[in-house]
Amino acid sequence: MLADKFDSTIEAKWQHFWAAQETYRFDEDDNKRPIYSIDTPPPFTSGDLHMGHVLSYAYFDFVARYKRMNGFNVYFPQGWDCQGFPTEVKVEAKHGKKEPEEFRKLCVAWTEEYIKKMKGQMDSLGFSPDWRYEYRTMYPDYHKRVQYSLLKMHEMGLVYRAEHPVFWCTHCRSALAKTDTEELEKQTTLHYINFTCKGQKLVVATTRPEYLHACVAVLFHPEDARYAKYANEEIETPLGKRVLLLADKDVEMEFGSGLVMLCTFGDKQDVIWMYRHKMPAIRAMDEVGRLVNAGAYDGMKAKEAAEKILDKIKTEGGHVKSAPLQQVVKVHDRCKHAIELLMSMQWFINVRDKKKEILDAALRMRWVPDFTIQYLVDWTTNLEWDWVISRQRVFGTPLPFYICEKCGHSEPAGYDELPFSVPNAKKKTCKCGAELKAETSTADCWVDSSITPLVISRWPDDEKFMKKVYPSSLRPQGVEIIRTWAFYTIYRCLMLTGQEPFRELLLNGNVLAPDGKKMSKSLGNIIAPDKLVVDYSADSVRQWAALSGAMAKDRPFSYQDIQYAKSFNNKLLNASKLVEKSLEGYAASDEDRKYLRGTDKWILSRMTRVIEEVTKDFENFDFHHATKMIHDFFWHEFCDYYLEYVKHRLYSPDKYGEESRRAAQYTLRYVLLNTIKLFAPVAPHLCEEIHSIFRKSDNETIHKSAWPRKEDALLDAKAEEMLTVLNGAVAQIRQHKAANKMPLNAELEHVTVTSPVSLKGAEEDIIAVGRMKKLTLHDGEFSVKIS
RNA sequence: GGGCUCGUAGUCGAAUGGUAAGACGUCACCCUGACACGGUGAAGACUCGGGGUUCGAUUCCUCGCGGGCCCACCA
Repeated sequence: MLADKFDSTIEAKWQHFWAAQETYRFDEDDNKRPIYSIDTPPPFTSGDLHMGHVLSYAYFDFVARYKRMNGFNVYFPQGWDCQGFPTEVKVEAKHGKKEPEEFRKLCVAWTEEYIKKMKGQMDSLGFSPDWRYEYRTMYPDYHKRVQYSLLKMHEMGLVYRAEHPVFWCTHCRSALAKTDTEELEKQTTLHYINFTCKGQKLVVATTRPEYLHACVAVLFHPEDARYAKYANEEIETPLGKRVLLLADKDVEMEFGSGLVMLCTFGDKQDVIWMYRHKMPAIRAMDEVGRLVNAGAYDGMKAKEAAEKILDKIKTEGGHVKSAPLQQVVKVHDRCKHAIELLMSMQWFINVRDKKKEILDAALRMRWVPDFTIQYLVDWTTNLEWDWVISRQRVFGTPLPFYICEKCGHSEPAGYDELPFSVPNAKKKTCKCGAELKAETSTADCWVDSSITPLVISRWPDDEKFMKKVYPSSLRPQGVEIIRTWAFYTIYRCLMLTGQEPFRELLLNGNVLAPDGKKMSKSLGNIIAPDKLVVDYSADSVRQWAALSGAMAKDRPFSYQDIQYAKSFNNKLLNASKLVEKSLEGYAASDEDRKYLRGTDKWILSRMTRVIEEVTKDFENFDFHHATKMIHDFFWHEFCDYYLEYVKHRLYSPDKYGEESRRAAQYTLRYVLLNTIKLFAPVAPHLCEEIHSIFRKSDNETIHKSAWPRKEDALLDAKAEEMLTVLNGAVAQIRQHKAANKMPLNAELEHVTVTSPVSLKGAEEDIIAVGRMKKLTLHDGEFSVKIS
């Protein structure tokens, strides 16, 4: 017996059933079925799944379930991206500052708690990974593989250590990743200051006079007639330093005076120029924001130095004017202090020399939708710097290197030292005689996550397994991380194996709040998946995801869609109850096909077309269309019309014949069974519940059943044509009753239907559904007369 | 500034080189033996604006206006 109502408690029942049956088990020893492997994104362990996760995880769960039903041995592992600054911040807030090793342990314990929570959410949504293959980026085994990959790339000459500017917060005294920064509009002052070139006064505009001591050149636009004649001449700063005046296309002629001083660390543009013009990097500021290499101004804070320097210039008559300026300034997202670029020793991975290989590999993959590859092409083409992979953090993968603080020498750890960590590092001596110390910086989290296709393939130590599941069949992910996750993964895996890491990429967009804005705590417009599961059921949430529109585009969350899904679930369950009751004592047999009537042939023909279309949709990852198709077919064709056509045959076999009833039973069974199979990837719980009325044993599951095959023999254009007219006639009768405020079951006196196609044999259906005493049929242009 | 994307009824959104689904909302009627989380019906769109290609465009091209995302960014 089917459940009375469908909700999350029924879903929990089936979730336990699947876990007990190991329904999603990947069979490593199966050599017959083709393997379909999915390189799922490991979510960052923030403690909560957000709607973006739900959307994307639903998408690849649809794929996994669809592929399973299509005979694939689906490899669907799930991991966790554990390490990172946000966790450090939370753990420090709770426990305070600690020694690195103790702090790490606290971070791990904290993260385990969060994983538990998130895993519970995933299960409650009916996601179907094989949890036996779960991984965590914070575990020694994962570290080992990351470190191995770094040592390999170091051997290949792709990993190196060098001095480089990094984003730095002088307030928090920490290097920052770009993602830790945000932009703030600020009012600043633009100072116009005289420089001297060939005896002429040339005006340079700057907001950072305190960086004058780090000025290494002055730039102008190559087409700027005002300065072209001074090209490559020496120019003197107000501090008496002589530098070159150079042309550069990135200078705005209209801004300020058209001259810009190049300091090695004003902002990122300065760094780009510094490299482009091969200028020496001058350290201008220390970690706490005090000037260095600034002569008389050494040790001063930026603001103080700026005032002093301006005073000096003013008294010497070099100050032309100062003007207010609205400027976008990069700040640390946590403390809102302006970010500086500081020079420091960091580890890098060379990406600039491998652009072509990366692009070629990307072009060999199928990107869905196809325009998304452009994000990768643009990003790769415009890359200017190598990838800074070291972070001055604690909760991260230790970089497997030794460094000498005295002479700057560095060397890799041995492969036998993996997993490498600072407390387990060996005592080593540098060739200069000083002590070689373990690198204390950790790896950027993208270094961890950029080898997921390898880690899930047990690279590098299980070649047999690797051969089976690598490259991944599918990499599903968000568009917003193409530049990072997709890019780094393609690059690293390509370098490490010579093979691209996946065959297809499926890109999804973001979920916005119902008001179309980004969901954020400060706006208070966040929607919690847990509540939706309780209020609407997981299968409704999943249908919302499927309906959530075109791939790779952002869409606001829609209560309409999820409410519709809930109503549809109700409809599906209730219609199934009717079918269940109608099939009592019925033994299905294809023999009954010989008794099919026009209405049966029609719905079977329609079913066949739906099977074909929905299958095509799943192949193209068009879950929106597939779901809509199923909704419309089942609700508006099967329920609204077909069920009404057969009720009389089901209820009164004595009057309409046993064979007619059997044909109806056959058709009901066929359509419902195939519909729930088509719908099972999207609504796994409800379809499993309904499937229980068909199954032969208690451990049978719909998710291991075969995907419906369309039977061309059931296509029947004539039946479809006739039913178009028949449905039209019924609609007219219904309209007549509505217009005359009659109940639908009111009996009419006499109905005359004129039709261009013969309705012979359908009289009984019209009479039963339309309720009338007398029916007359005519040939001719379509019309319905009621008296 | 660059790239990508979108602009269809009050709202959300399909589809199509031949004048446009459906859902929510609104209104009217109906508790008809699966379902009131239901049924039937009604009202509601010159498919952002201009130009072009075409016999014909909402659909293709182009310009503009207006959103969104990503990137770069003024020293």
